[in-house]
Amino acid sequence: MVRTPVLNVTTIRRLKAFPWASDQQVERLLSQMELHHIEKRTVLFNEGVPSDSVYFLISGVVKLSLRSPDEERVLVSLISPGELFGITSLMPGMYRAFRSEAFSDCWVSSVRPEVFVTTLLNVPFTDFSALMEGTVGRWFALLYRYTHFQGSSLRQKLALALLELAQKFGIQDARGTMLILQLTHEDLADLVGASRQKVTEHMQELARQEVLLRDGRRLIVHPDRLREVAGLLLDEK
Amino acid sequence: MVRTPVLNVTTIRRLKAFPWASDQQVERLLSQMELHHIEKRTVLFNEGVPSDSVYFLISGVVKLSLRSPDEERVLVSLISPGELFGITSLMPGMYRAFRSEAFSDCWVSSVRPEVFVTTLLNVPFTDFSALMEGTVGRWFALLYRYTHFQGSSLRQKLALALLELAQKFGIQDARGTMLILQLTHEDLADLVGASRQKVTEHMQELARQEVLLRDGRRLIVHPDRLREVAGLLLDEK
DNA sequence: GCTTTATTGTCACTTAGGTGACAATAAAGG
DNA sequence: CCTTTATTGTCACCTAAGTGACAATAAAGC
Repeated sequence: MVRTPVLNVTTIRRLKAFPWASDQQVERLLSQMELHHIEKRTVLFNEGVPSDSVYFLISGVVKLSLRSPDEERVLVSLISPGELFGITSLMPGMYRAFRSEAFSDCWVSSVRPEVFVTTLLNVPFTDFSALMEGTVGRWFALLYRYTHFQGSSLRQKLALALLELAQKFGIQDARGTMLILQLTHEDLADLVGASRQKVTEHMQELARQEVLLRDGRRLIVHPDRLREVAGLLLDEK
Repeated sequence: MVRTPVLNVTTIRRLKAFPWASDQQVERLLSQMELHHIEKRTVLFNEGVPSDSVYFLISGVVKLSLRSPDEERVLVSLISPGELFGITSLMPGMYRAFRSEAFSDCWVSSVRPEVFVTTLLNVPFTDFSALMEGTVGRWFALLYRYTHFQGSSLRQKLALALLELAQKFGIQDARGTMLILQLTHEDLADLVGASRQKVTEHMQELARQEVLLRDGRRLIVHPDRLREVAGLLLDEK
């Protein structure tokens, strides 16, 4: 038999969560949170599903992970009691980036992001959410790239990096997406953490396979083929 | 001679920045922003300095980078016009995590984070800032680890990962910081993106050098020595 | 306490990518 | 246009880490 933990202001304070919030705010939040017990190895949510709740870990350890191109799992992070997670739900229209599962038996509580924000900050959720996207969204895109680098070959890392660049600096062109940026192989090497020479070799290989082509020192890429090379599912990003 | 760009609501809209904000809000924000022209290769801020401004890129490209253990520079990201950067300043007491420099000649505008938040969200900065820390702060810690993984040896990655675990799951012990977590070498391997066998080898090496020790299946680590192994400056983190 | 299963330890072998060195181009500056 | 400097291309060689295979322990289940 599992004993249900008491979830009150004292518990929250002990876990050092939301230290800035008043007792009243915390109480209001708690009254709208659901409590769940999850057994070791249970999946709370999978990557790719819509983000509709913020989670708060009361006890146990939660694991965030990701599927790498070669079907291995990348362990992104281990969450400790008192931490919030699943916060992609604080940004509009986001999908979960990682799978979360119980690393040990856990007590978790969940709340709708709107309730979370309006209770603790007294501001409309859509405003907050839009601001988050405009500011922290970039960090998130970076984290996405870096976590996907794990367990990828240089070829895949290059594809991933070029894909991000195409989103930021690409303009449509008859031949594909042109990067309005003068990048040397050295820059690309610094971006993916590889040597200049190997980047040269792989870029030629990618050009030979018509994943990209060079127009002087400008690059024209095919996002679809890059996605394929990067080993992403077609619906990702 | 450089022509000063016009920075008005139309410019902001064209750059698709702050789409949710009203014209009035944008105007109020613009009136408090400073405009700077920075030449290619000029450093805007260095990693480690206090974070006291939010930046907005109007034209050109800005590069975010990091010093890797072997003195190489890791290119973390390239910023395109319309993007905000330097947003560590939205969290309390943070230092710059990356160096930012002009990758090409740029026009940049800057604003104090308090002004930015209160103008666009109409909420006290300290409240917003505390909420950011409690939510997105974790993402930032992850990004920190992953960017530092670039150009690091397995040994250094392990040290970095253990350091993060010690912060989250460590309790003080006569012999060092004990991790209250049952981690297998396989888990660690998934965390740093390496093979189980090599993790075993390196963990033994680290134990031999008294950077850590094992008590059954519990780890006791020395954060100071880990920091040294990870190749971090003593004042970092 | 004993059996089963999970974890750790060790090693030989393979491989992706790093490194240095230099030639071939291409861009930039005068 | 011609010189200088930056970038790209190519190679042979080296090294860190991946891989498979198995023994040695340690933990868990009964």
